[in-house]
Formats: sequence, C-alpha cells, structure tokens
Amino acid sequence: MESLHYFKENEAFNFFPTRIMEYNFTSIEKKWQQLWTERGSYRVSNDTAKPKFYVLDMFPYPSGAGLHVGHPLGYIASDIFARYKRLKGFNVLHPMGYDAFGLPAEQYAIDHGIHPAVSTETNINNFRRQLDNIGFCFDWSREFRTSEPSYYKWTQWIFLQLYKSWYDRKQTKARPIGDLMTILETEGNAAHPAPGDSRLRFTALEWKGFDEKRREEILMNYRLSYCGYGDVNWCEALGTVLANDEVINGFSERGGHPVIKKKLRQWYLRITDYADRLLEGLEKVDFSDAMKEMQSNWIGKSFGAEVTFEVHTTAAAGGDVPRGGTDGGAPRLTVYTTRPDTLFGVDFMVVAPEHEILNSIVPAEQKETVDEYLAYVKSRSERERMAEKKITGCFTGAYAIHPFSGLHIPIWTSEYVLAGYGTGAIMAVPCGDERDFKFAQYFNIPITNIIGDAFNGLEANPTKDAILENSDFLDGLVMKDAIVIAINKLEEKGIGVRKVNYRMRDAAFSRQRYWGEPFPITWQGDEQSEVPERGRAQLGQSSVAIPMDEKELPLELPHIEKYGPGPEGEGPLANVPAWTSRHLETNTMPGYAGSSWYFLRYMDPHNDETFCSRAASDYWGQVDLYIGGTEHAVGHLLYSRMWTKFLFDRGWIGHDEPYKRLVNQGMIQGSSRFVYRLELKGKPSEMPLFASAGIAAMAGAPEGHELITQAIRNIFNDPSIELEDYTISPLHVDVNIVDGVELDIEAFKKWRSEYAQAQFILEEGKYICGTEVEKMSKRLYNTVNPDDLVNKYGADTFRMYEMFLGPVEASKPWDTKGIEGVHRFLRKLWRLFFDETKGKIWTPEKPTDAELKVLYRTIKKAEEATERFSFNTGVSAMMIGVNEITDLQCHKKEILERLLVILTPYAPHISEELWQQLGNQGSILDADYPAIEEKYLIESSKNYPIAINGKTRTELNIALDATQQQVEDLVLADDLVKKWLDGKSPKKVIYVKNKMINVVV
RNA sequence: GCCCCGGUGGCGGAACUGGUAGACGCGCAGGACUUAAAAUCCUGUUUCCCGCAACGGAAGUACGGGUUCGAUUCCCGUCUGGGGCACCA
Repeated sequence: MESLHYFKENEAFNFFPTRIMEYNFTSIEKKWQQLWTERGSYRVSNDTAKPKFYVLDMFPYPSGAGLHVGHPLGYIASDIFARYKRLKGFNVLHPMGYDAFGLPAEQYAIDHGIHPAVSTETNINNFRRQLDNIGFCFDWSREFRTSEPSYYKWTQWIFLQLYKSWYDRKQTKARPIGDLMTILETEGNAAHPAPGDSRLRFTALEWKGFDEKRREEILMNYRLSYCGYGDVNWCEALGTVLANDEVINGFSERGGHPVIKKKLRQWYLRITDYADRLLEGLEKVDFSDAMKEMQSNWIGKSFGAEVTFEVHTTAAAGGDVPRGGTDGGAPRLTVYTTRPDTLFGVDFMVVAPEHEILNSIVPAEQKETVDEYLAYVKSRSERERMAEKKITGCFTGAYAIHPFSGLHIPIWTSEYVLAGYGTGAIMAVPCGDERDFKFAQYFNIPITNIIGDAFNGLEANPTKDAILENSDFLDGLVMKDAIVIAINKLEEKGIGVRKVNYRMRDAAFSRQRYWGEPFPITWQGDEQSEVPERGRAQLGQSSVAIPMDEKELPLELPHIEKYGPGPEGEGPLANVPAWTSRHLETNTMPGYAGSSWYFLRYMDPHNDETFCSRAASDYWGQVDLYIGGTEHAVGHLLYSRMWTKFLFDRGWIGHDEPYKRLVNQGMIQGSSRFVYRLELKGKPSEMPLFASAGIAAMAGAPEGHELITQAIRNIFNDPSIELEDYTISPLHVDVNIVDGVELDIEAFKKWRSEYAQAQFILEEGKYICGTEVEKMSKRLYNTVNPDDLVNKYGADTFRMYEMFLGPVEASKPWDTKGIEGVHRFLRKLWRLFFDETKGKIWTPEKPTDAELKVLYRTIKKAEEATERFSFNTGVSAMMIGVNEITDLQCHKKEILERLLVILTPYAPHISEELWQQLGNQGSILDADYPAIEEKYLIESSKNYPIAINGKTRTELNIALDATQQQVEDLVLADDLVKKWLDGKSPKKVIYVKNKMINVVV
C-alpha cells in the first residue's frame, strides 16, 4: 500500500490500513486536494511546446448568499473538459477570479454599514472554500479581482485608450484620436462626419479657428468613450439613482417612492461604431444559433429610409424652439421607416414623448392635454413602456404634410415609440403594422388600405408580397419591389435618404455609485463655473474632461465610511472632499467594465508593465471554450467582443473575437416543497395544524371535509367537534428536511419554534408535501448547498451527479434523490479493485477480446460524449461500462487502468487514488488518454428492425454488407413478414444500411 | 408587447444527420443473502386490451393539422414553462 506514507506524513489522514478496502471518499479527496496543491499540479505555464487550450467560465460575482447547487454546474462542465484536454496532451488554461465590484455589495454596505471591500472579501473567501470542496483544476496562481487596484489600473488604462481613439468608418477600425486631429486640420470633417452629431460640418479652416474648448466638444463626438447626457431612474425620496430592477411600476422597490426619469451627465461607449463588425464577427465564432440570433436582434441592423415631413401647426406654438431645416421655416419631422413602400398608407404619425419637436408644434389648446400625458410617461420605465399591452397616446394638435399627396396627417405622441430608436418618430401604417393598427382602432383613426384584399380590416398584414394600390406612382407594384423605387423617388425629390439603422444604442458606461472603478478623468473649468459645486452632475457644457496621465494610474478608489448618494444624483464620491477638490469625475464604471477584458488578464495576470503582454495573448489567443448562462447573451458578450475588437484594432492583441466557442449552461431550478397549514376559525393557534398534500387537495370535496373533521376530532380528542370554517394555505418548507416528498416531521418541528407543537393530518402514515418548480432561492427555502452533498457523498459523486442530471445546456429542477445512483456507481467501480475481505483483487492477466470490446466501446462512447459536451451521456456510458465489466467478472489491471483514465475528468479523486494503488508512479492527471483499437469494435452483422408500413414487427440478423436483393429475399422469406403481407406483394422494400428495413405494402 | 429556448414514463433524462421511443439512473414492487439491519445482488416497471404465455394487438414524445415508405426529430397553428429586453451581474 504505497499510499500509506502520505498518511504517516499527515496526521489528518490517519485511519486504519484495513479500512483502505472501503471507498473512503472523504479522506481520499482531502488527501489528493492537498497533494495537488502542494505539488502545484494545476499550475499552467505560458512557456511550453504543447498546443494550448483555453477553457473559461463566466466571471462570477461573489454573492453573499454563497453557492447553491446551480452555480457549479458550468464550472464542473468546464473542469471536465479542461481535464479531458489535458489528458489529450494540451496545455490547458483554466483560471478563476472574481468580478468583485457591483451593486449588491454597495447596497449591503448601505443597509449594514459594512464596507464593500470587507463584505466582498468575506464572500470571496466563502466562495473559494466552496469551490475547493468540489475539486476544480483552476490555476489559482492566476486569480485576481476586478476591485484590486493592480487590476483596475488596466481597466482604467483601456478606458483611456478608448477615450483617445475614434472609429474610422473608411478603414473600419479604431485609430488614435491624434490621427483624426491631423485629418480635421487638413480637410475638415467632410469625409468623416461625427458619429455623435451628424449635423456637425466644418472645414479645415473652421477647425483651425475653433478654440480649445470647442475642439474638445467636437472630439467628444468622435471618441470611443465619451461623455453625454442620458436618462436615469431618479428617486427623489431616496436621493439616488436606481437600477431598472429596483424600480417596480414607477416606484422604488425599497420604500415604494416615486421614480422619474432624469437627465444626468453620463459616460458612454460608442459601441454602435462596432455594430457591423459585431454582426459580421458572429459568422466566425461557434455560438449557438439562438445566441447569434439574440445578438443580431439586439444589434438590430435594418435598411430603410429617413423621410422628412413638413409640419403644419394650427396655431403658433410656444417656446424658443429650434425649427427644423436651415431656412428657419416651419418645423419638420423626420421619421425612420424600413417600409417606404407603404408611404401612401400613412394615417398618422407618432413621436416619442421625449421628442424635442413637441416643444414647437403643440398648439396652445392642446398643451394641457399633451403635458398631462408627458407627465404620465415620465413615471414609466422603458421596460414597462415596451411590455405594456395597454394603448396610450395623445394627439399633439399638429399635422404633418404628406410629401406626395399633400394630405394633412395627424401627429400623435405615444409611449410605444421610443426616443432612442431611429429618429424617435414613426409614420404609422395601420393596414401593415400590428401596433399601428391597434393604435388606430383604439383612437378611432380612419385606416387607409393600400393592399386591397390582403388587408381584411380585422388585423394588420405585414406582408411584403401584396400588390400596392391607392399609392400613386407605386400602384400595381409588389411591395418588396416598391421599396427601392420609393427610396429613389424620395432621394430624387430631396424628401428622404436611404439609411441603415441599428436598434443598438451606445452603452451607458457610468454609474452614480461608489463600488466601481473610478474614471481617470478630471474636469477642468468647473471651478470657475457659475454652476455651484453641487451641480456637477448637470454640468459639462462649461467644463472640459481631461484624461489623467497613464503614469498616474491606478486612480485608487478612496475609502469612505458613508455610502449614501451625493447631491443631485451624483454618486457617493461627490461627498469626498479630497476627491472633489481634485475635480475628479464622481461617477464610477459599471459592472461590465472589469468583465469586458478579464479573459486577457488571466494570460498574464501579474504583469505590471501592460494589461497583458503580446507574447502571452499571442500564445493563448482566443478562449477555446467559454461556458456561461444565456442571461449574458447580449450584455457582457457584446461588450467584451467590442473591447477585444478595439484592442485588436489598436494592435495590442492579435485576435478580434474573444471566444471561439460558447456553450450556454442551463439554470438549475429549485424544486420547492409545500406544507398545507390548516387555520380553524375560532381555534387557538399555538397548535399549528398541517394537512398532507393529498388531504389538502381534497378539502373542497365532501369526503375531504369528512376526513379532516375526523382527524381534527382525533387530534383534539373531542368527537363532538363540528368543523365549520377553515382555510388551507400552502407554505414553503425547507427542502432539506423533506425526503423526496415525505416530510421529516421531527425535523419540521425543530425547524421553527412555533411549529414545535405542530399536529399533522397524515395520509397512509406519512406527511406528503406539495411540489413546484421555481427559481432556486433562499427566500423559497429550496436551495441546496453543495457543501452538504460533498460531505455526504464526496466531490466525485457530486460532480458526476450534477452532470448526470441532464444536458448542460438545459434548465432542469434539482432533485437530490438521484445522487445515490451515481454514488453506487463509484462504489461499484471501487469493488472492481478491492474486495471487502480479500483486499486488492486486480490481476495482471491479458484481457480477452470480449473485455477489450467492452472497454473500447466504453471509451468510444465516453470520449464522443465528452467531445460534444454531452456529459450526462458520458456518465451513463461509464456506468454501462462498469456494469458490463462487473458482469464479465473482469479485474484485469490492463482494463481497469484505462477505465480510470477516461473517468479522471469526471471523478479525479477516486481515479488518482486507484491509479496510484495500481502502482503507477506519475499522476493520472497527466496520463495519456487511451486510444481505441477499432478492430475490436467492428461488427459483421446487425439485428435489423423489420417494419411493415413503418411499424416495426420483427427483427432479423443480416450481414452488414448485404445487398438490396439479398435483404429483400431474406425479409420476404420470413414467416412473420409473410403473415403481415397476407398474400399481397410488397410495393417496395426500403433498406437503409445499418439502420432499418421497411416493407411497404 | 418583442426576441430566444424548452415541453418524451411516477421522476431526471436517452434516442448524435428523419430510421427499433423510453438507454442510464432514481423511485416503486417482488425476491436472494442476513438473527436483524446496512450494504450488495436478481427480477419487473409507458398506458390500455387479449391471454396460460408470447418474441399477440392497440395507443403513445404538450395539443391540432401537414410533409414522408417512415416524424420525439422537418413545416404550419395553438397551449404552456423558462431566459433576455440596455443601471443585477
């Protein structure tokens, strides 16, 4: 027993040598985890001749709630694949770290007065302890946290590079802002219109005449990170800005105070410049079609036209409002449409409630009504506006003039039109657009039909194939052909332009919060500003952003004791005099800043010269396998793809897509359990009553009533009780005190002191709980802690069971019950090596062909399953293998040894232990994945299913190389087939080699 | 509302490219071993019908249609559960 010396060395692992016969998972796992750590088994070098493979898990946020069994699902999958690749001879990078900045830690600080750095540290330590329990092969020497200055120094540095860059649409890449300045000096901006303001036009001469401040303002319209203004959820009562999910129906989640939208100075990333490349890049990566579709829908590229309508106002509208156009004439309304072919079906226009044209076109008599409506909209979140089925809107009192027909078209405003998309105004064509149709119906706006019979008057028809009528010069054309003709005509007449539009908006990149990366930006000019100190959030016009010198990075987040918001919606940093006196930006970066490039840092985590050396990023390149949930489909994945493209454009890395392959893990849902509390009217409640699920379900029926009455009489020992009125309410009960659906009554009584005296109405002597699949959450008492399962069954069992539950991609409810099966499998494996009484039972004999066949079939199935991330069938393949080897009573070392290697990625501890027991010197982590000898797997014949008219009726064993004629003869000669043919002759015999045979009658 | 994904025995799931539906595991039932228990092993387990039995019949992959020699798989519609919708990460 070679392993014994480890126990002598280490007091913690001493147990009697005789017990080695048993599968003592706890000592085995502790022993190997410690040894692997001591030996640095998971250290990964950047300097090797081996091919590389990079396996990455999505960056975890270390939440205070700790891990439940749903969290490690993806980590186990990636761990298995990383270990598998290692056995296949790859140098595998499999790192882990923490996305440590974020709102929950700050909220916790506000609620409990504990500094986010402190609670984050506690959470991380707990997280780490839980991860270590499960035996992952992370290279912890590469760990970092986004909240460490040595990390966010580089987040700040990349932000500065974005600030100092612009996107050259001609070269379709980011370039230094200096290049742009040279261009502007020599040729003005005619060839490079500002993405931030398309109306901005100037010559080289004009540029030279601008003062410093004006130039800065202009450059801000080009920079890839820039400052602008945007709406936030402002809660006056809390004095703070709220996240979308902290706002419910226009009120704050905490306290229920009203929330309105408020414009604040914000930083943005000009991700829209990358829209096309983010779209094209999807063709080069291996993501699921669903994922690609979600991303391209989010980017939302569309082709259409901008059409400008003259506006006719019935009365002079108030306000010193910018008038459309350059001639100072009547205001104009520009809409974006993807369907210019429906131009003659326009029955009304809708502008977003935020649209500035409302300042200039609303006549006095409509003003009150419109203002009232705008006030209502202000209280509505964007999400509510989109999700609402209710139709709201308001006529503005103004009319647009149709450029061809000259008709006056009423202009409405409604929340279903969003300011951020297109021009914030639409032309509504009710016969072709469902939302327009419903709106017209609701407000009794007459509908023009331009598609004849294709429109039935009951619902809109969004077809592009109908033939147009009532459409002037488009009459008689098929709609999809009319699109181009209409655009050409619009351009010809100067009424519109062809336009590519994106649904995607620039990414808001600042938060009015403390616990995030500070911006390395100071504001110059605000000290002399007329706006008092308190108003920094509003200013910006009068001051100029100055990037800090890169040598001064990191700009460290100051320590604070009070976490409350600053004045006027500013973040807590505005309360720090040492901060504001340096005129530093008081916003901080959002959660996704640090996670947009972390995958690069793992390649070179300790570099303090650069964010990641080019040598390191060239060696590791793309993440080969990225595992995480679909909830990040659009946010994190698009941002990190953009940052990667930017760093590539500027030459700091050599690849422009971060992830080669993405696998989405499903969510593990909780399986909640319910008890049914019986409240009797007029009975004291110190003796809570609970009815078993079956009884509770019958409560409405007379038999149920009778049953409950009887039970109550027994409980109170009073046969005279007549049950009059009672209610039954389901209550969540901790799933950990329920075995399957049977409640552990004693544990339940201890669970809550008020249940100590509880009485139960049982069915067949048991208390059966109700069940429901819900999100796994502490609040629903349905969380299961991996620590408990590891303690009870070991990490290897836990890992395999998580995988055995189902495909990684699928969401499924957790049920602890089945874990026994996997545990039995590992014990059964153990018994191939050890007998309780005889000890070691493996033998050096040569395996038989039958044994080799089982082995190779198992390897083949397990390997193929692992390759396609079908880990559940991988586990199943190994179970079948062990069952078959057991049936063969095979204990041959040659077979067992190779079996262990394929098991290693799934259950590394037991594999390493048995590997060493077999007498191997090196670690199984670096063993060679066993090759398959195909000759043992070749079959010469197959049991073909024989179907008559598609229904399987019998089986015939037929040689695999049989010809069609041979098969027909054999099949038609069969008695059963003859019986089914019933004398008729078959129409044809379909023979699919190695699949099946179908006789068509 | 819009976009994406799913729905198969009592339960988790398998069936990889349209070719034997229910692998593997849980649970349940019966049995063996044991003084007993644990552990282990064996048998059965989609539903219904017929039957002494069967390698007898029928239905069956959310529901309703369709394509096909053949559909869990492809198409259309409906119902239903989950994820996302830009400040949760």
